[in-house]
Amino acid sequence: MSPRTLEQNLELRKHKEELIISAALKLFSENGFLGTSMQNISKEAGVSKGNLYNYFESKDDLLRGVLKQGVNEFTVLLGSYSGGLNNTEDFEKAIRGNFKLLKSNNKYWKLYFNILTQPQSQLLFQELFAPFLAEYLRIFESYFKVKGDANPHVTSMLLGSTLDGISLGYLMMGDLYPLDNVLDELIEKFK
Amino acid sequence: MSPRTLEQNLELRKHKEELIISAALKLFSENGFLGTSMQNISKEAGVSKGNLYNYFESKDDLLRGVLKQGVNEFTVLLGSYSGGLNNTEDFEKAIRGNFKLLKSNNKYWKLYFNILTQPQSQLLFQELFAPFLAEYLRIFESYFKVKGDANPHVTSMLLGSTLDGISLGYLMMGDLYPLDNVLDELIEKFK
Amino acid sequence: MSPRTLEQNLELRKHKEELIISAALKLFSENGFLGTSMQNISKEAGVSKGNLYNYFESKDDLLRGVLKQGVNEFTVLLGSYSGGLNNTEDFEKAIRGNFKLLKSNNKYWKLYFNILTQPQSQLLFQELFAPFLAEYLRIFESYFKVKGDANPHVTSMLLGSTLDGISLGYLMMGDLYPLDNVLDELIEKFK
Amino acid sequence: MSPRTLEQNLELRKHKEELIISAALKLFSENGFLGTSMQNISKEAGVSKGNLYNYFESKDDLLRGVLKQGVNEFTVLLGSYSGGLNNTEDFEKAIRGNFKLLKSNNKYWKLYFNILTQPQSQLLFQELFAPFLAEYLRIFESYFKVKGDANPHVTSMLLGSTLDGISLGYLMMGDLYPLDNVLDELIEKFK
DNA sequence: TATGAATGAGGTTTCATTCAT
DNA sequence: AATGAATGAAACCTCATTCAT
Repeated sequence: MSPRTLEQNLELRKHKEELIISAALKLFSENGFLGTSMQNISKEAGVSKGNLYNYFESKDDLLRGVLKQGVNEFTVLLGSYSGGLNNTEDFEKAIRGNFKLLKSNNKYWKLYFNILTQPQSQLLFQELFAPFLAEYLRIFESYFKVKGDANPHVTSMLLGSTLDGISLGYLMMGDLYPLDNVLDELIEKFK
Repeated sequence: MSPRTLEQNLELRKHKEELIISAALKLFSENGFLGTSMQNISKEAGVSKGNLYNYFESKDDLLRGVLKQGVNEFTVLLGSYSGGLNNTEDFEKAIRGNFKLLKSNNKYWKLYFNILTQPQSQLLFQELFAPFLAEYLRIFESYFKVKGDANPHVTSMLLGSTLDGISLGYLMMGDLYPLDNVLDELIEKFK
Repeated sequence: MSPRTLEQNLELRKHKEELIISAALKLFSENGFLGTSMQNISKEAGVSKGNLYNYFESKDDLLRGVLKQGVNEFTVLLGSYSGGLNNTEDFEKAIRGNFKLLKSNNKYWKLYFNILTQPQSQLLFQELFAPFLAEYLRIFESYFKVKGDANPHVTSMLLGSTLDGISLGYLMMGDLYPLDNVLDELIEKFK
Repeated sequence: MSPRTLEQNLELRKHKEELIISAALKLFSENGFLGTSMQNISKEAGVSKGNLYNYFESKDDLLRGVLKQGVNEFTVLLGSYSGGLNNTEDFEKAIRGNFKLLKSNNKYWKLYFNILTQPQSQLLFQELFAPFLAEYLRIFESYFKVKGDANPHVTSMLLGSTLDGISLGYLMMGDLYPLDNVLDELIEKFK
């Protein structure tokens, strides 16, 4: 038997890890973190219960894995604003891009809010998301400052909260939520 | 010799029920609904586990009891706007009143968001809160319509979501959140 | 306030006792002894849970009370044969009378078999029913002896078991069981 | 290093399943279904409580498992009569074979009657036993028809009930019940 | 790496019985 | 005699995790 090369092994490992993460994300978003058992995940992923623990130390660790992966996408989004928002057009694009992400990874953001409002996982939340949220706000703050806003920090907080609220509404109500119209109005008010 | 009078019993029941609800609210808000056991609640309330079930049929029923009580407060708030918001002052008062409530019953609203984002309890959420939220939005919509807003429905949705987002932010961050400044800005933008 | 006389009190007590017994019989027969809670009984009887224990020391004691009452009816039946079965007609009457009783107190006999086949209550069963069953068999044995049967004891055991089996079948199947025809055949075979 | 082979696992599973079923049968027959706890069974089987649920979904499911296994034996018995009962000798053998089974699996048949008279489990009973009982009766009915009996259906019902009654008597009284003599007499009367 | 049997703590709920009044 | 709140043990079941292989 020719042993697999190290590379192949890493490849395989990564692939299965993604499989597990994707199964976990699906179930976490559908049933919440506490409402999902390792059993459920192992079945959904087609991986044995025992083997799950070769990839993630614990259920919490798996949650962390799931959340981290989504953070990456967010990082990419943030990266695209690294030059700052230099005009109304940039601002609008940033806002709309934010919700494109939300739509494309609906499950992830449902989980995000589920975790955010779960008192036990607030440390994890801080650790994983706080830096990005801070950066996000800073970008908007800088935009408002350039625009001559009297209190750019507060305005960016308000905008951030508004984005949270809209996200939450859209995630909970689905297409009953008039997302596009609300975004138009939002942009009108903040641009 | 003689049994407790009906009155005494009702008194006793009401008092103990409030005790249990208050203990449950505390723990639910601190640890989430799923993170709180009936055991925990019984200890916190100083009531035996078995007796809990003389007051509430199930853990779900207890949750419902906890949530209902808070709904009442909300109803009172809504009642105070029954005449509609007739000018900027009314509008501002409504917004600020909303957050006065939030501050005074912090624990309740933490639980509210915990439940809202818990996939399993969405039916319960709809049943208990949907009517009030609809009424709330209607009041704002009517205010915006009078003001001549081109799209009062969308504006009220945007406002509602913004209020949600601010509430969430404030509940999660506590006094780190610059609530008053954000509200000033919000009122400025929507009034 | 004129106090109730002793007699009136006894009357009242007896009446309520019967009320409880009747409620218990209904529920025991419908749900089995173990499948019925004291709570259920108290509700069905319209008597408070605590008060139940003023009439019966325990659930087991209540069961005993229920069973005893039915035994009385049986005693009456047996009494009518005290002169022995002196001819085929008497024999036939005895058999048919047995099932008249069964029909008229269907619930009781369902409970009877429920208890009989419940390993835990076998002592109780022995205590309450064994004497009557022995007497019953003796009456039949004597009938068969007079008739010249070679082994009257065994024949009466066979008959007794047959009656049990038919009773069981009828109680379980209800009117789907061709009781009358089966009895005709039975009498034909044993008379 | 390597996981147990599929075969090993099946072996293990089958063995343990039998162990559990056997422990459950013992306790069910000794204490009744409702009088036996999963705890009890797990101790008797030397298996952890949790593991029980890897083999049977619920206590009801375990009961079903226990009952099914005995049904198999019964099927074998029925199979041996598939050619019908063609003469008195066959008939006698069938009757006696029936009780050989009863003796050899005493515990099972105690449980059988316990279940039969438990109002809650009557659906299960119907599902598991009705087909076999019907088949059983059909075989006897056909025997009586050939013999020229005027009402073979009723006679087979009577016989069936008689067998039930004798079984019950024997199971309750043990060796105090003169089984062999009663069977002789029964055969004499029905052959 | 992979399997799934095994564990044991802990979850919700029920229930016979007692107690205060 | 009467009420129904209160208790605490025990029931069924779930679950994260570990273990044998």
